[in-house]
Amino acid sequence: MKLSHKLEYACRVLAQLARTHGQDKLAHIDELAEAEKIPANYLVQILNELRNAGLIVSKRGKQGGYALSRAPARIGLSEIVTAVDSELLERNFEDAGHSGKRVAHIWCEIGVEFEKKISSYTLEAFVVEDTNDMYYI
Amino acid sequence: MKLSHKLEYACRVLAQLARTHGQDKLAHIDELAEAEKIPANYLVQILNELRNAGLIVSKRGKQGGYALSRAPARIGLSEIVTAVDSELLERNFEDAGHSGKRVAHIWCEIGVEFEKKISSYTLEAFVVEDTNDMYYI
DNA sequence: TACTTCTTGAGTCAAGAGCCTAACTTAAGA
DNA sequence: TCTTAAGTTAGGCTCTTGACTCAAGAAGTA
Repeated sequence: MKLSHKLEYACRVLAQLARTHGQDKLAHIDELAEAEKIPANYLVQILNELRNAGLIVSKRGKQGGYALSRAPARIGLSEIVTAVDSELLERNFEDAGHSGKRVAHIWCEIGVEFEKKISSYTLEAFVVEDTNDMYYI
Repeated sequence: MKLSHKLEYACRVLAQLARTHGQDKLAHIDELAEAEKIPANYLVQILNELRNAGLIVSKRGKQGGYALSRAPARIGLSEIVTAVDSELLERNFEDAGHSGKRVAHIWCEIGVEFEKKISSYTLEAFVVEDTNDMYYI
């Protein structure tokens, strides 16, 4: 399962926004790009798509910036995927040849399971402190 | 979840080979291409990869052709995927920026589940007569 | 030998991902 | 009101990759 850079970037930048959620300070593009190592010019496009999808809000002018539109726990991972790379959740299989129908059916089953798994996460999962990692030592 | 044409073709052509498995007649490229509506010149490459992966066997010359190397029930779907589009089972997520590690971890969990689901099928599933469809009427 | 079928490697083509540039709009604050 | 710091938008560039296509070659059979 290979992800597009765009989707990885979107997850990371949203996780970063989730960290400062609740504070009334807005995050700037440059800060976000730096914090998550994302090309700033590309990040602009991604933030646009996230805003159009209603996941984040933005403000222009001095003291402008970006913030989540709601609490991390209320932003589903499937919403993020749909916003920037909806292809990942599509299930369009060609029904051609003798075996087309049957093959498409099986892959649909797999796709449904895949979507279920993705839908089980929210943005909160990306920001929880992973205490388990502390016990490594 | 979008599949490459190559993987869809591979599933279909293997399903077709599975149907005639047990008979001692070998299938020709042109027949397979026609039966499953796959460009013959492209199918050649796919069959090559399937042969290199040990899923099918081939014979040259007159009365040459292709057949499965073993029973459909013993050919796993994950083997098929690995043979023609192994990227689909890879889990290489970039660990960059503040959130890279956590994001990669979540997607790894999803990927593991995805692979499990795929591993639960064998080629037999692609060839079973779907009697349920009969009750639609 | 002649014919058939698979084998191999190279070449083409269009689409898309990823990224950049530049002009534009909005808002805060001196 | 003027300046400046932000976000907004449209367009274009480049490189990779998927999806084929083609043609010469090798191997087996009659």
